[in-house]
Amino acid sequence: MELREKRDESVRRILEAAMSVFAEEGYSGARVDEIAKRAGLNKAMIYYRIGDKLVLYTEVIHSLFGDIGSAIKGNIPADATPEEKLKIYIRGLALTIADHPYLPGIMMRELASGGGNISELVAEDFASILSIPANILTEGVNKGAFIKTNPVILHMMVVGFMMFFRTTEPVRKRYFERLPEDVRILNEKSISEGVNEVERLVLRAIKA
Amino acid sequence: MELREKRDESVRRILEAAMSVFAEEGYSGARVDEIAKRAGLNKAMIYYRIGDKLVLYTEVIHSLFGDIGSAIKGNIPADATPEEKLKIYIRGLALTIADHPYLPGIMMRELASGGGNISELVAEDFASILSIPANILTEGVNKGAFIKTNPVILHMMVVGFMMFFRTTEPVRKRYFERLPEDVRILNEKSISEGVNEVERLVLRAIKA
DNA sequence: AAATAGATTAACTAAAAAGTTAAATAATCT
DNA sequence: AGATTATTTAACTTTTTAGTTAATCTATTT
Repeated sequence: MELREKRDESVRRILEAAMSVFAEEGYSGARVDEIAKRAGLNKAMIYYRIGDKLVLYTEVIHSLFGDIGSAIKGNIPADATPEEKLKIYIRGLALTIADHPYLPGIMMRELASGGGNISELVAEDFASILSIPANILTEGVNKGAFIKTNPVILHMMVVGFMMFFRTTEPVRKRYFERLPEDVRILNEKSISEGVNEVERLVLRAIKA
Repeated sequence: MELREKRDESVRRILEAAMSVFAEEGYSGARVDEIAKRAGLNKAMIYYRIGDKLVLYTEVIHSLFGDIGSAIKGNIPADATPEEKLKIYIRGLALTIADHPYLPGIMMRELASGGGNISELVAEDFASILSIPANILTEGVNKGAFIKTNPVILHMMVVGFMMFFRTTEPVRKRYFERLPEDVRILNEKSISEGVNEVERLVLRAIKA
């Protein structure tokens, strides 16, 4: 194999392994040896190519949040109605979370620890994501389609649901039998059906 | 001081210190020495009175989730309308979270790691909490007040908002200037104003 | 007040995990 | 093909942290 290919391949594998381990165990819980093992490489490679554990973690966080904001924004056509835009935004969030299985775990842990590792850059991504529902709601209010609503609350309700739905899955599965009827039914459904319902509820909530 | 008092006081201080450290750092990130330091006691006291790190953690988790379910349930008068009941339920959740500042951090981390430390007992508490909105919604549908809605989705949207609102606070504060106008306004407001809005949105969403 | 039992600690050990180094292997260049 | 440069590893050191122990201090009992 070519040298550059080898190097890039190694870096890719380290970052991927690191992401999975950090998502499962958190920063302190993650073992550098375990990351190396999953990457199929010697531990020294991590220090040689990336740096120490903290640098590696920062790298992983950055690569995870870096491209999310733009991805969601891109999907919304300018000429759509506010309702359509809001639907696309909700769907975009759901798709992003589906595409990045490690996102909820890492994000929830990051927030739990006060977001100390969230860089300037990532903060900008967050602000950029928040501006999407903010703009849609403003447009909707101006066109008389929506009532005045705080976009952050809406955003947090939607994202909150998605994160909780995903991360409670193991617990819901484990204690299946004792769950109320409604929960059991939802348990069998996919997240996309849940998202449909969220979409419906949100639109009912804010329609003028 | 009396011997029994001394013992109880030590245990109390250990548990309190442990909760704060576990909330801030997570299980693996928490240092037993740090817990002892915050408790103002020697580390050996922890092993003498409680047990090893995992026993201590389990104890903390249990004491945290143990009495929450019943606390919320207790507040809802049987003769209230479904709308009133739903409001009380949302308020009850908000109050609980306000009363237990370490709850969001610990819960989010627990979920992020697959809830491996959530005991049978705590799972029962969760199921019991979920049954509250489930019953209210059913009653509301039967009385023609609400449309048919999945209670888990509703619950997760509400709880999701509250947890995110609390845990994103440091990040929101830190990057204050770059936030969109709406977010900045909300930032200055208290959580209770956020809860009001959530209440309003939820009721609009499900009203028949 | 002397003896006893329980609370508390300082100092220790053992284990685990992060991080380093020098040597080996593989690709690239002349 | 041989010299050179980059990748990769096995084996090591250092640091951190959980957990223990034996001694000390303090309240209680006789």
